[in-house]
Amino acid sequence: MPELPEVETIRQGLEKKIVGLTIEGVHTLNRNSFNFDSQKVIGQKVLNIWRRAKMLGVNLSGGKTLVFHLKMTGQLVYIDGKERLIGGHPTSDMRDVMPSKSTVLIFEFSDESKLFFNDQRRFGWIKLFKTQEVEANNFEKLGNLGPEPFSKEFTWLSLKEHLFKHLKTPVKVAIMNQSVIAGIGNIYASESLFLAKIDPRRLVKTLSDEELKKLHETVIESLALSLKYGGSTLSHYVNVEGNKGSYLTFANVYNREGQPCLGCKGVVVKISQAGRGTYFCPECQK
DNA sequence: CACTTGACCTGTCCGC
DNA sequence: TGCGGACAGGTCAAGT
Repeated sequence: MPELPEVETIRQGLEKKIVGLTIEGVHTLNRNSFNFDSQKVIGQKVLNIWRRAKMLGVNLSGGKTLVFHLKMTGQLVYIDGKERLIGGHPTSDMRDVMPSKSTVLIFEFSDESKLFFNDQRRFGWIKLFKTQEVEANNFEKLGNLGPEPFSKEFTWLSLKEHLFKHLKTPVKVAIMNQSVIAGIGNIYASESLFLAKIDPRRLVKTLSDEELKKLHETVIESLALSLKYGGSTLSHYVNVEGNKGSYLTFANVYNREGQPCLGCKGVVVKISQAGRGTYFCPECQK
Protein backbone atom coordinates (compact mmCIF):
# COMPACT_ATOMS: atom_id res chain seq x y z
CA MET A 1 0.00 0.00 0.00
CA PRO A 2 1.34 2.97 1.48
CA GLU A 3 3.91 5.32 0.17
CA LEU A 4 5.15 8.40 1.98
CA PRO A 5 1.86 10.39 2.11
CA GLU A 6 -0.12 7.41 3.39
CA VAL A 7 2.44 6.42 6.02
CA GLU A 8 2.82 10.04 7.12
CA THR A 9 -0.97 10.38 7.43
CA ILE A 10 -0.98 7.30 9.66
CA ARG A 11 1.92 8.71 11.68
CA GLN A 12 0.06 11.93 12.36
CA GLY A 13 -3.03 9.98 13.33
CA LEU A 14 -1.14 7.71 15.71
CA GLU A 15 0.53 10.73 17.27
CA LYS A 16 -2.87 12.11 18.22
CA LYS A 17 -4.31 8.80 19.35
CA ILE A 18 -1.73 6.69 21.18
CA VAL A 19 1.08 8.90 22.50
CA GLY A 20 0.95 8.70 26.30
CA LEU A 21 -0.98 5.42 26.38
CA THR A 22 0.43 2.29 28.01
CA ILE A 23 0.35 -1.06 26.22
CA GLU A 24 -1.51 -3.46 28.46
CA GLY A 25 -1.85 -6.45 26.17
CA VAL A 26 -1.00 -7.84 22.76
CA HIS A 27 -3.24 -10.32 20.94
CA THR A 28 -1.42 -12.21 18.24
CA LEU A 29 -3.57 -13.76 15.53
CA ASN A 30 -0.92 -14.47 12.88
CA ARG A 31 2.55 -15.19 14.16
CA ASN A 32 4.22 -15.19 10.77
CA SER A 33 4.11 -11.43 10.26
CA PHE A 34 6.28 -10.35 13.18
CA ASN A 35 9.25 -11.65 15.06
CA PHE A 36 9.26 -9.85 18.37
CA ASP A 37 8.30 -11.17 21.76
CA SER A 38 5.02 -9.40 22.39
CA GLN A 39 5.47 -9.76 26.15
CA LYS A 40 8.43 -7.37 25.99
CA VAL A 41 6.26 -4.36 25.15
CA ILE A 42 3.60 -4.92 27.79
CA GLY A 43 3.58 -2.26 30.47
CA GLN A 44 5.46 0.23 28.29
CA LYS A 45 4.25 3.70 27.45
CA VAL A 46 4.17 5.19 23.95
CA LEU A 47 6.51 8.19 23.84
CA ASN A 48 6.43 9.37 20.23
CA ILE A 49 5.91 8.24 16.64
CA TRP A 50 8.28 8.77 13.72
CA ARG A 51 8.42 7.91 10.04
CA ARG A 52 11.45 7.08 7.90
CA ALA A 53 10.80 6.23 4.24
CA LYS A 54 7.71 3.99 4.39
CA MET A 55 8.42 2.74 7.92
CA LEU A 56 6.80 3.86 11.16
CA GLY A 57 8.55 3.81 14.51
CA VAL A 58 6.82 3.78 17.89
CA ASN A 59 9.24 4.68 20.67
CA LEU A 60 8.42 3.06 24.00
CA SER A 61 9.35 4.02 27.53
CA GLY A 62 11.55 0.96 28.14
CA GLY A 63 14.15 1.94 25.55
CA LYS A 64 12.59 -0.18 22.82
CA THR A 65 11.08 0.87 19.49
CA LEU A 66 8.47 -0.96 17.45
CA VAL A 67 9.03 -0.50 13.71
CA PHE A 68 6.21 -1.22 11.26
CA HIS A 69 6.30 -1.72 7.50
CA LEU A 70 2.86 -1.96 5.92
CA LYS A 71 4.07 -3.10 2.48
CA MET A 72 1.08 -3.39 0.10
CA THR A 73 -1.99 -4.01 2.25
CA GLY A 74 -1.05 -3.20 5.84
CA GLN A 75 -3.42 -1.11 7.95
CA LEU A 76 -3.11 0.40 11.41
CA VAL A 77 -6.56 1.20 12.73
CA TYR A 78 -7.29 2.63 16.15
CA ILE A 79 -10.55 1.99 17.95
CA ASP A 80 -11.59 3.79 21.08
CA GLY A 81 -12.43 1.48 23.96
CA LYS A 82 -15.99 2.71 24.13
CA GLU A 83 -16.80 1.63 20.60
CA ARG A 84 -18.09 -1.79 19.77
CA LEU A 85 -15.90 -3.97 17.56
CA ILE A 86 -18.71 -6.04 16.15
CA GLY A 87 -20.17 -4.22 13.18
CA GLY A 88 -17.00 -2.34 12.42
CA HIS A 89 -16.02 1.22 13.04
CA PRO A 90 -19.08 3.46 12.86
CA THR A 91 -17.41 6.31 10.97
CA SER A 92 -15.04 4.29 8.88
CA ASP A 93 -14.75 3.43 5.19
CA MET A 94 -13.50 -0.02 6.12
CA ARG A 95 -15.41 -2.87 4.71
CA ASP A 96 -14.09 -5.45 7.12
CA VAL A 97 -15.37 -6.02 10.57
CA MET A 98 -12.47 -6.07 13.01
CA PRO A 99 -10.90 -8.26 14.00
CA SER A 100 -11.13 -9.66 10.50
CA LYS A 101 -9.48 -12.49 8.64
CA SER A 102 -6.62 -10.12 7.83
CA THR A 103 -5.95 -9.00 11.41
CA VAL A 104 -2.42 -9.98 12.36
CA LEU A 105 -2.15 -8.46 15.79
CA ILE A 106 -4.01 -6.20 18.24
CA PHE A 107 -2.42 -3.87 20.80
CA GLU A 108 -4.60 -3.12 23.81
CA PHE A 109 -4.01 0.03 25.82
CA SER A 110 -4.73 0.74 29.46
CA ASP A 111 -7.79 2.86 28.59
CA GLU A 112 -9.27 -0.15 26.74
CA SER A 113 -8.66 1.39 23.31
CA LYS A 114 -7.07 -0.85 20.70
CA LEU A 115 -4.75 -0.64 17.71
CA PHE A 116 -5.30 -3.20 14.96
CA PHE A 117 -2.58 -4.26 12.54
CA ASN A 118 -4.39 -5.75 9.54
CA ASP A 119 -2.61 -7.08 6.47
CA GLN A 120 -4.41 -9.06 3.83
CA ARG A 121 -1.35 -10.16 1.88
CA ARG A 122 0.84 -10.53 4.98
CA PHE A 123 3.89 -8.92 3.38
CA GLY A 124 4.04 -6.34 6.15
CA TRP A 125 6.11 -6.73 9.29
CA ILE A 126 6.72 -5.48 12.82
CA LYS A 127 10.17 -5.56 14.38
CA LEU A 128 11.36 -4.59 17.82
CA PHE A 129 14.61 -2.60 18.08
CA LYS A 130 16.50 -0.94 20.85
CA THR A 131 15.60 2.73 20.45
CA GLN A 132 19.26 3.73 20.23
CA GLU A 133 19.59 1.52 17.14
CA VAL A 134 16.99 3.52 15.20
CA GLU A 135 17.02 7.11 16.38
CA ALA A 136 18.28 10.52 15.33
CA ASN A 137 19.91 10.08 11.93
CA ASN A 138 20.90 6.50 12.56
CA PHE A 139 18.60 4.37 10.43
CA GLU A 140 21.15 2.00 8.93
CA LYS A 141 19.39 -0.99 10.43
CA LEU A 142 16.37 -0.08 8.32
CA GLY A 143 18.30 -0.32 5.05
CA ASN A 144 20.06 2.01 2.63
CA LEU A 145 17.71 4.99 2.59
CA GLY A 146 18.05 8.21 0.61
CA PRO A 147 16.97 11.69 1.68
CA GLU A 148 13.47 12.38 2.97
CA PRO A 149 11.67 14.41 0.28
CA PHE A 150 10.41 16.98 2.80
CA SER A 151 13.82 17.52 4.40
CA LYS A 152 16.43 20.14 3.59
CA GLU A 153 18.79 17.34 2.59
CA PHE A 154 16.61 16.69 -0.45
CA THR A 155 17.96 19.13 -3.04
CA TRP A 156 18.11 18.73 -6.80
CA LEU A 157 21.83 18.11 -6.49
CA SER A 158 21.36 15.36 -3.91
CA LEU A 159 18.75 13.86 -6.23
CA LYS A 160 21.27 13.91 -9.06
CA GLU A 161 23.97 12.41 -6.87
CA HIS A 162 21.82 9.46 -5.79
CA LEU A 163 20.12 8.95 -9.16
CA PHE A 164 23.39 8.92 -11.07
CA LYS A 165 24.47 5.74 -9.31
CA HIS A 166 21.91 4.07 -11.59
CA LEU A 167 22.81 5.51 -14.97
CA LYS A 168 21.37 2.75 -17.11
CA THR A 169 18.12 2.36 -15.17
CA PRO A 170 14.85 3.80 -16.48
CA VAL A 171 14.16 6.92 -14.42
CA LYS A 172 10.83 5.64 -13.12
CA VAL A 173 12.43 2.49 -11.74
CA ALA A 174 15.33 4.50 -10.28
CA ILE A 175 13.22 6.98 -8.32
CA MET A 176 11.34 4.10 -6.69
CA ASN A 177 14.63 2.85 -5.26
CA GLN A 178 14.51 3.83 -1.57
CA SER A 179 18.22 4.69 -1.58
CA VAL A 180 17.50 7.41 -4.15
CA ILE A 181 14.43 9.06 -2.62
CA ALA A 182 12.97 7.64 0.59
CA GLY A 183 9.23 7.11 0.45
CA ILE A 184 8.43 7.23 -3.27
CA GLY A 185 6.47 4.27 -4.61
CA ASN A 186 4.54 3.32 -7.70
CA ILE A 187 1.87 6.03 -7.61
CA TYR A 188 4.07 9.06 -6.97
CA ALA A 189 6.78 7.85 -9.33
CA SER A 190 4.31 7.98 -12.21
CA GLU A 191 2.70 11.22 -11.03
CA SER A 192 5.90 13.18 -10.44
CA LEU A 193 7.28 12.17 -13.86
CA PHE A 194 4.05 13.29 -15.51
CA LEU A 195 4.28 16.69 -13.82
CA ALA A 196 7.93 16.98 -14.86
CA LYS A 197 7.02 15.97 -18.45
CA ILE A 198 9.66 13.22 -18.44
CA ASP A 199 9.10 9.89 -20.19
CA PRO A 200 9.42 7.16 -17.51
CA ARG A 201 11.40 4.97 -19.94
CA ARG A 202 14.25 7.47 -20.21
CA LEU A 203 17.52 6.17 -18.82
CA VAL A 204 18.86 8.18 -15.90
CA LYS A 205 22.01 9.19 -17.79
CA THR A 206 19.96 11.05 -20.42
CA LEU A 207 18.41 13.50 -17.94
CA SER A 208 19.53 17.13 -18.12
CA ASP A 209 20.12 19.32 -15.08
CA GLU A 210 16.99 21.28 -16.00
CA GLU A 211 14.95 18.09 -16.01
CA LEU A 212 16.42 17.01 -12.68
CA LYS A 213 15.55 20.37 -11.15
CA LYS A 214 11.99 20.03 -12.42
CA LEU A 215 11.71 16.44 -11.18
CA HIS A 216 12.97 17.48 -7.76
CA GLU A 217 10.15 20.04 -7.61
CA THR A 218 7.41 17.71 -8.84
CA VAL A 219 8.35 14.91 -6.43
CA ILE A 220 7.74 17.31 -3.57
CA GLU A 221 4.65 18.74 -5.26
CA SER A 222 2.91 15.40 -5.82
CA LEU A 223 3.72 14.10 -2.33
CA ALA A 224 2.56 17.32 -0.68
CA LEU A 225 -0.70 17.37 -2.60
CA SER A 226 -1.40 13.76 -1.66
CA LEU A 227 -0.62 14.41 1.99
CA LYS A 228 -3.12 17.27 1.89
CA TYR A 229 -5.82 14.86 0.71
CA GLY A 230 -4.96 12.07 3.15
CA GLY A 231 -3.08 9.90 0.64
CA SER A 232 -4.22 7.47 -2.04
CA THR A 233 -6.57 4.54 -1.63
CA LEU A 234 -6.40 2.04 -4.45
CA SER A 235 -7.96 -0.74 -2.41
CA HIS A 236 -6.74 -1.20 1.16
CA TYR A 237 -5.22 1.98 2.49
CA VAL A 238 -7.03 3.64 5.38
CA ASN A 239 -5.85 6.06 8.04
CA VAL A 240 -5.94 5.24 11.77
CA GLU A 241 -9.62 6.17 11.90
CA GLY A 242 -10.38 3.72 9.10
CA ASN A 243 -10.99 6.36 6.43
CA LYS A 244 -9.67 6.27 2.87
CA GLY A 245 -7.48 8.89 1.19
CA SER A 246 -8.81 10.88 -1.75
CA TYR A 247 -5.68 11.84 -3.71
CA LEU A 248 -6.38 9.48 -6.61
CA THR A 249 -9.26 11.77 -7.59
CA PHE A 250 -6.56 14.27 -8.51
CA ALA A 251 -4.09 11.86 -10.08
CA ASN A 252 -3.11 12.78 -13.64
CA VAL A 253 -2.05 9.37 -14.91
CA TYR A 254 -2.02 6.68 -12.21
CA ASN A 255 -4.73 4.07 -12.77
CA ARG A 256 -6.05 6.06 -15.75
CA GLU A 257 -5.04 3.78 -18.63
CA GLY A 258 -6.94 4.58 -21.84
CA GLN A 259 -8.39 7.79 -20.42
CA PRO A 260 -7.73 11.26 -21.86
CA CYS A 261 -4.57 13.00 -20.69
CA LEU A 262 -5.42 15.95 -18.48
CA GLY A 263 -2.62 18.02 -19.98
CA CYS A 264 -3.06 17.51 -23.75
CA LYS A 265 -5.13 15.66 -26.34
CA GLY A 266 -3.24 12.42 -25.76
CA VAL A 267 -4.32 9.22 -24.04
CA VAL A 268 -2.79 7.74 -20.89
CA VAL A 269 -0.81 4.55 -21.56
CA LYS A 270 0.17 1.75 -19.19
CA ILE A 271 3.40 -0.20 -19.54
CA SER A 272 5.34 -2.61 -17.32
CA GLN A 273 8.72 -1.68 -15.84
CA ALA A 274 10.61 -3.92 -13.40
CA GLY A 275 7.40 -5.85 -12.91
CA ARG A 276 5.31 -2.83 -11.91
CA GLY A 277 2.71 -0.88 -13.83
CA THR A 278 3.78 2.54 -15.09
CA TYR A 279 1.28 5.11 -16.36
CA PHE A 280 2.22 8.07 -18.56
CA CYS A 281 1.20 10.26 -21.47
CA PRO A 282 3.48 9.70 -24.48
CA GLU A 283 2.43 13.09 -25.89
CA CYS A 284 3.30 15.19 -22.83
CA GLN A 285 6.22 13.19 -21.52
CA LYS A 286 9.33 13.22 -23.68
C1' DC B 1 28.34 -5.26 -12.16
C1' DA B 2 23.82 -3.52 -13.18
C1' DC B 3 19.47 -4.46 -14.11
C1' DT B 4 15.35 -7.67 -14.49
C1' DT B 5 12.55 -11.36 -12.89
C1' DG B 6 10.48 -14.36 -9.45
C1' DA B 7 8.99 -15.08 -4.84
C1' DC B 8 6.57 -13.86 -0.88
C1' DC B 9 0.76 -13.99 0.13
C1' DT B 10 -4.32 -13.19 -0.34
C1' DG B 11 -8.03 -11.49 -2.83
C1' DT B 12 -10.50 -9.57 -6.81
C1' DC B 13 -11.64 -8.98 -11.44
C1' DC B 14 -12.01 -10.30 -16.26
C1' DG B 15 -12.34 -13.50 -20.12
C1' DC B 16 -13.57 -17.99 -21.70
C1' DT C 1 -21.37 -20.55 -12.10
C1' DG C 2 -16.51 -22.08 -12.41
C1' DC C 3 -11.74 -21.89 -13.50
C1' DG C 4 -7.39 -19.81 -14.93
C1' DG C 5 -4.60 -15.97 -15.35
C1' DA C 6 -3.32 -11.26 -14.51
C1' DC C 7 -2.86 -7.92 -11.33
C1' DA C 8 -2.60 -5.03 -6.75
C1' DG C 9 0.53 1.49 -2.61
C1' DG C 10 6.76 -3.20 -1.57
C1' DT C 11 11.10 -5.29 -1.22
C1' DC C 12 14.29 -9.15 -1.30
C1' DA C 13 17.08 -12.93 -3.41
C1' DA C 14 18.13 -15.20 -7.43
C1' DG C 15 18.91 -15.06 -12.29
C1' DT C 16 20.61 -13.01 -16.84
